[in-house]
Amino acid sequence: MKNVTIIEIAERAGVSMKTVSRVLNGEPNVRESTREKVKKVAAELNYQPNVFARSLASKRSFVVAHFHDNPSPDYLEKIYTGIHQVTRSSGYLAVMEPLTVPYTKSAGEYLARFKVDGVILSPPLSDNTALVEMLLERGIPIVRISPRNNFELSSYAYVDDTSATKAMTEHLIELGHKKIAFIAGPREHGAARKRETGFHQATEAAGLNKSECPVFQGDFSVRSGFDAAKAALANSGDVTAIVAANDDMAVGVVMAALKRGLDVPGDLSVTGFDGSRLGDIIWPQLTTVKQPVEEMAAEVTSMLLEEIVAKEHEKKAVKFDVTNLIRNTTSIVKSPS
Amino acid sequence: MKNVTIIEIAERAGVSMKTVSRVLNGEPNVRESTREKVKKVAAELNYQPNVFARSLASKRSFVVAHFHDNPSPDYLEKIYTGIHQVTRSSGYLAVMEPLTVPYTKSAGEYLARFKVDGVILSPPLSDNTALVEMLLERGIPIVRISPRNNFELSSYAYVDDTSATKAMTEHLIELGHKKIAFIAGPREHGAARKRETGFHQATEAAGLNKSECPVFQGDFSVRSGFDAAKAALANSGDVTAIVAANDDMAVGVVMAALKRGLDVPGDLSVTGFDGSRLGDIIWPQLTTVKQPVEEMAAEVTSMLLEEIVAKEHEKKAVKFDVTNLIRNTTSIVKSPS
DNA sequence: GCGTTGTTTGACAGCGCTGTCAACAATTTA
DNA sequence: TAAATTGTTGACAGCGCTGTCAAACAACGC
Repeated sequence: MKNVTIIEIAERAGVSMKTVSRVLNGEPNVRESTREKVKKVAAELNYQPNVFARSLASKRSFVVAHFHDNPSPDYLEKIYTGIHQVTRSSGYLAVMEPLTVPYTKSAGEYLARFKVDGVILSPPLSDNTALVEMLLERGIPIVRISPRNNFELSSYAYVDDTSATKAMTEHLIELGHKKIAFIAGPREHGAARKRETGFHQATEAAGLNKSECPVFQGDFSVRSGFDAAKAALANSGDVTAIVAANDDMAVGVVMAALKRGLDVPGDLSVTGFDGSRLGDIIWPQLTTVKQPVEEMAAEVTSMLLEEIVAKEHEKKAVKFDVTNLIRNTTSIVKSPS
Repeated sequence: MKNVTIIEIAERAGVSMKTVSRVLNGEPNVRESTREKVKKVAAELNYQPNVFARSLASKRSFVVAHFHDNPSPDYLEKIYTGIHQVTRSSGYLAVMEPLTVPYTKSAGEYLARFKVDGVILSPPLSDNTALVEMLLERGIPIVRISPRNNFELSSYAYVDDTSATKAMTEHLIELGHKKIAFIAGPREHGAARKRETGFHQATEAAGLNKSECPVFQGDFSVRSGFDAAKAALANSGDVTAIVAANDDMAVGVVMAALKRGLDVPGDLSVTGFDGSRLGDIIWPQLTTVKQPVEEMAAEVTSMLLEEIVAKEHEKKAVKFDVTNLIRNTTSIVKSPS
């Protein structure tokens, strides 16, 4: 399993190492005939570059890291799949790194050990200004998924959380619901706040009684949705629908309702946000807003690799469309008994 | 952010580069006083080794990969956490790599690109003889989680799937169940077959009627559990309990029962295997066999790093105990109506 | 024809570290 | 005390690649 080196390719092709290097890295200023000859020899020899030598000499690592602090394996898995699609075909290595609080310290320790060429940030880290600035100061290119602040600092992919939630809430209103509770996500999670805004926009536009549309605090975990739903159903026994700021919490709501002996959607309609695997799995299947998470992750990864290569700085924002997945946890409101 | 090099440490400590290198790598044959002096200087300078230079010179990569092909993000996440605990504190980088069929080809392509010092295999890859042999032939140390064949080929961690499933089935029998269906996992998954064996052992020992204890085929996915349960409940309308070979399928069973209007556990008792997050989440909470997945992953990772360093070949097998988590999907059998 | 530009190429150093091997110091043995 | 053994150290080459810079070459205008 002796490895082929650039030297051998150079000898066989009758050129210098440097020219081989140029061809292999797609650099300009190589005559087309030379380029093809080198490529042919490299292919014949089944050449694989030595990433360490390359990294040592070029000071690039060919590694991109995804920093996250997300409690949902489903979400992570989708992000990883998206990142992976892109890195795999580009010769980059993708590494997933869970960060712990304090994030800047955790990230700093990691970066001290392992050089990375770029970093992908997903919520809630996308909105962590300290972390973003720290990475930028170190000169590490970053891209973000669904950031909600400091938009100018990096390229990013996003969906319109506000209008998506508004549309979903309107769907419930159309079904006749008038007393709708909202379960909010973490305060520091920008997208979560947008979703709350969308909820309020819809209920206000419909002229619903504000006190009959209470908001409960959750933290995006299934458990917090479960607990919030318990509170919502106890304190406001007459809510007929609950909008949760993400799927995990919505699943918690469904479980709480089932435990309470309520029929879903007969007695209580529930909606989520994300389009996570969990919402597919449970019965009844969750009505939710499906985000194209994989596609978003793939897109930001592409942008990141471009930025790494180009060293340029025109930040891009790519908007993705969501799909309202109307499934089995929503139905017309029961006529008041 | 100028990086400190070994040269600077050598100068300040008044020794050669090589001696610094020896100290930093914990090699023997350095006088204790010299060792301490070097360590002190390195700490003062906050030295961080350049992994690429080190890898280039030593032909080690300080990367371990976890190859997997597991449909369950929950399981993966636990494995990653366990691996990570160990690698993080050892200066190694852990990379998760999903393999696709054919595995040996997929793995081969990966290894051609990225050198790894060792590989961790989890089910069902643990049982893939071709893959295991390919890695071994390339001289890559491997460790496995829950392998069911070729035990002598690597160190591994395992639980006793047979007796765990037997015990869980006995629990149902004690509750009075006599007509119990089993939903089997993939045929190529060794542990899944052991679980089926445990099921049969329990039902036979209790003298249950074999034809009333049918086996249905699943593939470890929630969906397959759902489908198998539909078949089980339709074909053998009188089964009062279902033992699933993993949690995801058990959740599918619960969902199928709910959809059918059955009460769980009132009309149907269900048990799983794994102790996955999904089983915690749903209501009723799943009665299951909890495997210490994180601990197992951490243990095999430690063994792997030892093997990498020591280059020795005494294979170890570490057995882990399972816990029978009796929760809310099992209850005494309904008296026949 | 000659200078001027632009394009293509290669010689060479060196990225930061470790392996090899030889030199030397300390210790044990005869 | 000399010889043999063991422990400690450093000089040096080189891992496989890329950056720098200068040389060679081609194309063009006057």
